[in-house]
Amino acid sequence: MEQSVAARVALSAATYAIDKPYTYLVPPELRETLSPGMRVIVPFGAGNRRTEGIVLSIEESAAPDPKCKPILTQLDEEPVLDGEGLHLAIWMRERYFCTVYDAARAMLPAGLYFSLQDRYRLAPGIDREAAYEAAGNSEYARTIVEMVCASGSAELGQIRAVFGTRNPGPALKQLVDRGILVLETSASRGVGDKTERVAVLAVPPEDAMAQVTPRRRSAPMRYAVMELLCAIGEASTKELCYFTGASMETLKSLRKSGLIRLEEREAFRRVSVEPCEPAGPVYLNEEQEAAFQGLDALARTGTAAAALLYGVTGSGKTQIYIRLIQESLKRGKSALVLVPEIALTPQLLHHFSAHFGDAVAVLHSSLRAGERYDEWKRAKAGKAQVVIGTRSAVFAPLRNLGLIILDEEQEGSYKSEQVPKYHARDVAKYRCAQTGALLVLGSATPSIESMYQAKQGVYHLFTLRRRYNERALPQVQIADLREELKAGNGGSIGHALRSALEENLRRGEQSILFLNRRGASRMLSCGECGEAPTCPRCSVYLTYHSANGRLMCHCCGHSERVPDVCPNCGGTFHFIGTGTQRVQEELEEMFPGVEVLRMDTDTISAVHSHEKLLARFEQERVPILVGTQMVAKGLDFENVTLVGVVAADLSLYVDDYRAAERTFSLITQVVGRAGRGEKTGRALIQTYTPENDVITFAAAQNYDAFYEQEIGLRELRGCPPFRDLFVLTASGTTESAVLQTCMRLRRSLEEWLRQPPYEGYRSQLLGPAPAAIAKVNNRYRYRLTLSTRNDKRMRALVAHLLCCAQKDKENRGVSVYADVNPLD
DNA sequence: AGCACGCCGACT
DNA sequence: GTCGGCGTGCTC
Repeated sequence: MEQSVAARVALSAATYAIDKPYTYLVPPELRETLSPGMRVIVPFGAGNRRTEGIVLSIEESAAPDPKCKPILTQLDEEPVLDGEGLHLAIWMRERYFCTVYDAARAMLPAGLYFSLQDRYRLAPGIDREAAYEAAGNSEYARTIVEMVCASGSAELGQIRAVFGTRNPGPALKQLVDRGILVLETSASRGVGDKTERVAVLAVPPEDAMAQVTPRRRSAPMRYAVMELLCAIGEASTKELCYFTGASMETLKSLRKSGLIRLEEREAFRRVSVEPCEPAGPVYLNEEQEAAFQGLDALARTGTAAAALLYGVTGSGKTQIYIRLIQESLKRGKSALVLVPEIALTPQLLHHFSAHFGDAVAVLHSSLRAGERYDEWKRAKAGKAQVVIGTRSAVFAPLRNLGLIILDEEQEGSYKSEQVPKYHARDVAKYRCAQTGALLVLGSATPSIESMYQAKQGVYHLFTLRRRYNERALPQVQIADLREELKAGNGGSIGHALRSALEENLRRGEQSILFLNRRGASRMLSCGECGEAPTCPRCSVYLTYHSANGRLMCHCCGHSERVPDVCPNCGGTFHFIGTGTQRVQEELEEMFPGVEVLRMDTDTISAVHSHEKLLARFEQERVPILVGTQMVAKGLDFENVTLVGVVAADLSLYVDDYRAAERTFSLITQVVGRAGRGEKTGRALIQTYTPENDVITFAAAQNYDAFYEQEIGLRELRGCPPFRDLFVLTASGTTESAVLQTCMRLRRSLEEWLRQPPYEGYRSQLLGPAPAAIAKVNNRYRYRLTLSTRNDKRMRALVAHLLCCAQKDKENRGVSVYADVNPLD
């Protein structure tokens, strides 16, 4: 009796409700090569449609299930995820209500993604005649057979295109079942492995030199190549030719003589980090040294630990990171550094490459897919032991992980807004727990959650209170915008800010104005009736994009021409909005002839343009820079002595429990920016609510007071860290159906919450309420918010309800998903 | 989510 | 016969 081998596979075609390991037979020809963590193509469902999957485990099974289907193709030569990675994917499913495959996909670089093509051709032994005969009277079958015969094979996409709205599925299935056609599924990958030719010595160096030296005069190139190659062992053919002046012919003749071998090697497309001098040793002040010693002691234990490094702006957290990584590398362990937005931290990148050179791999979203893939491979191959990157870099395939650092851990960009909706901080914590690595959360304004954990003793707390170089904090002034309104000034620049700007202009010093508002862009409004163009598919106003001169929707990407006149009343449109553009215009009017630079998502499209913009600001000493969020980040300019917050309240009154935290953090960071050079700086905060504690605490850079107040509110409101918010969202094209689904969901949730074990949970259920943007892409969205303890049992309940809702035929046409502590 | 299957009515 | 439409049920 022959033993059969079966594999448990997570499938990409499985939805959340039916996601589980599916068992497939491993065909004999794959038994030697297939192992867990490799991707495969398998047939799925009654139609046996081809789908991608990832092998979770392989086992011998004595009695195979008769309905067990075989794996069709092995897609990877070696595992793309190791055991740790597979466990992480399974953990993510439980934690973030996504499928295992969704999680696995998020962990891999896009360069590794496959796309599948289904192609039909005539089965062996079937000719044209036989095929037509088999098609018989069926018009569908005839059409398909014609297509296949015309060019030998037909791609499913082509067939679908020809069929238009009609469905070729049943006819195709029948032709395949009757043995007329065969289906071949191929996988193609966007980014291939880039290879390069490498020349390797084929004989001992002495023998090689002995052969070429006698003919040194007549064949100088052969000699030169061998001389170089003997010195360095191996080199790419390109480099060899470049340095010796030899041609490929020379190398081929050397190969013919048996002196060298030419091999294809993978070439890594290195991300260009501007070359820099290797950095000298890092010097720490007492406070830094104490924090470093404490953290390193934790790292040395090799048991998982988490620490919060709370250091005011300019206290030198980066030097501590570098020392920790150095020590980690000495112990043979790798390190992972996460930053909120890599483009805004060029200095940090520089520091790292200066200290670690080629050991650093950089992973972030603005890399081209190929570059990202290469950096990923360098990490996986152990060629890079330090990875620095944004959110998704938390999955970097580093082995022997000793340290994960999350810089600016309070940043919202660590939370993914797409499926899987993971938080990099949680994933980092999990990876550290699994590998015994140390997690370091660094921040000048820690998230309330992290500080709470630190105060509870869950995280070790290290505090840096001294600014590096002992620079004084800027003078901070709060300006009341209500006074401006009373005085009839409806503009965004009050008189205090105006005179501060004037003074700076006079002194030839630079100023930065900060607008704490997301997507602050221009809108159109009709001068007659006030009508503003809205998106036809979403419930938002369209915004004007200067880059293409069109109105665009930020939700769905819809774009349209700017209408000549108001379609409603025939009036003329004009631009409105308190965006950066408006502020820029106001400033230009206020200070004629003074250049004002603007930096926001509208001006930044090309990959490196913010760097260029900032470089211009610094080098050409442009007097004023206006920008959003991004000007608040790690910028360090000598000549900037004034920082203005245009309207501090803008980010405060938002329906989100993090609004206060975010506002505090932004203002604190911005204020910390002023006067980082020799000159003392000042900061001016304009606000409509000067008495608001968040603003006064931020102005005073008083985190502790802010924390004490905010933690009380969080407890009162049942927000993190005391409870988590599970947000269940239903969406669909029929508003009433979406609302009905939400109500049913609410009723069944209430039912469960009345019974043990859930009746013991302190929880609160809100909704259904329309989502912040009620309609996106013609889909209405309603949501329920459950504030409760986030433990395994509660997640199991949410998962159960999601599955039921997705299977319930009453919810037809409505999709339901869950997110924990979503951003909006 | 797909997709088949089964059933009905319509078209020819 | 052949096809569209629609409800139902399953996916190794």
